Amino acid sequence: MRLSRYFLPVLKENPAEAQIVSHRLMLRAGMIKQQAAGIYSWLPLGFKVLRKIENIVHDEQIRAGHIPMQMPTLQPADLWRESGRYDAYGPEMLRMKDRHDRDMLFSPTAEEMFTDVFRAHVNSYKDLPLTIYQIQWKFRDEVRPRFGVMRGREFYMKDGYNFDLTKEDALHAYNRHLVSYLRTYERMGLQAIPMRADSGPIGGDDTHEFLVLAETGESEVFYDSQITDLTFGDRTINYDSREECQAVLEEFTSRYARTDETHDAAIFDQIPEERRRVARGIEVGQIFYFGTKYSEPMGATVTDAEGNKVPVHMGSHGIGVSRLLGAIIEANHDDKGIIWPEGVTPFHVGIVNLKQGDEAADAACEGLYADLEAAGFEPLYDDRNERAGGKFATMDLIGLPWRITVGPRGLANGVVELTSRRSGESVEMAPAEAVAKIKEIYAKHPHPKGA
RNA sequence: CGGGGCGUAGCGCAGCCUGGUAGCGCGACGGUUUUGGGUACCGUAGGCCGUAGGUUCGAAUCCUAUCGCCCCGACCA
Repeated sequence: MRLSRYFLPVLKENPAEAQIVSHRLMLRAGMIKQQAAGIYSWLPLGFKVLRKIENIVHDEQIRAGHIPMQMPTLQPADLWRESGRYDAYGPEMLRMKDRHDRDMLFSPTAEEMFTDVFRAHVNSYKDLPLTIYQIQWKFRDEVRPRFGVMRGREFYMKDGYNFDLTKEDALHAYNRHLVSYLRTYERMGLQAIPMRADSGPIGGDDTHEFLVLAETGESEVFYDSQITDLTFGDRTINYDSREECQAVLEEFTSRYARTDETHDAAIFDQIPEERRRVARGIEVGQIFYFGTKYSEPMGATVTDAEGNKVPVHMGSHGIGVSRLLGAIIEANHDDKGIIWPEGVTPFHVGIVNLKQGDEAADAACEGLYADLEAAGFEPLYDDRNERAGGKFATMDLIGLPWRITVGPRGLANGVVELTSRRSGESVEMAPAEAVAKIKEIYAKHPHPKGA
């Protein structure tokens, strides 16, 4: 993309409405525009990152054997009356009537609808196990939306549902999700710690929340510092193996890590004092096992091998996709702007032409641009007729992790500059070498395919 | 939902107390000058002062109502 032809309305000053850093930076970097409390338009740059994150989620879900599909955002109230949640949900659910005076609602979550699809089409234990999921907009009419996309009323969320014959199968699904979530967050450059959590209104016996440590987090968290030493890394795992998934669950839940909802001071105090941590975290996902809570009242049953109709065991699992943008920025920024992890960056590399109109500089930039695109990358070429300082400031603000700086002085010596946004270090090299270096860097951070 | 604050140009703000017909910075646009970390200067455009009603000769300013937004707390992907 050439910046002169892109739509990137960056702001020099901080909008008054934004208090926390991720919200400020998203507005300044021209990623979002607020339309109402907790409701945002996604401008091109924000939309691009949202898509990257969404596609990583898809990649990892599909890798784990889960099947993508999509439910409507507007749903009839009847299904919700059947589950008993139409009355239970309260004013957080946005309700409306259609022209025939039928009660409708904007889906705040989709247990009912997935269960309905399941019962309509699945009848035999032979069709199990089954995990289906969607990434779809949800609406919860929060009392107090805040922090930009971190607590919007409208938000983009992956929600998945597993249907299994037995509790053991459902718990394997639970573990499989835990593993896939660990992979998902790490690919985005985040460390998200699974913490024992409270089940809340969704209900269920087993649940973990995934939290990203950040000062601006809304939850207070308590953990053993050893937990943050764990990484999933690039290990391979067989998602069908109960033992392997169970082992990962045990490894990543072997140290104390809880939110304030489930915190137990007596257990916490048994941890050696130097390892006890009290911090704040951003909740970016949650997994539940809830047995037959929905399948029984809604008649989601299968016929088992003995010919009996039995309710299926279910679980649900969520990842806050739009919230993740905020969480990633909270965890990756400095005073100049965003620093995108390679896995989610909207463009792989920025090209800064220090002297637009200079024959050699223009030609070198065009060459780099073409070579990078040919290699399968998306470069962002700042070809505007702006001063160097302005171009640098824009690049720093929007946070591309790598920048190639091209100017007449360097070109006189046959070199351009490759700069890391994170470290600020610059290395001079020939243009072809810079392209090779970018290839090398992104070999470790494949960009997602999506569903 | 309780408590606090704010709505004036695209963005950030001043003016309001002590009514007299709206201003600054950034940005945008046009020039000149610059060009390796937001250059300097000149000029231009842009506002029914959130909305409605009231008081007044006169309202951004005072009064009433209403809508919207932000922050703190209680609740939540």
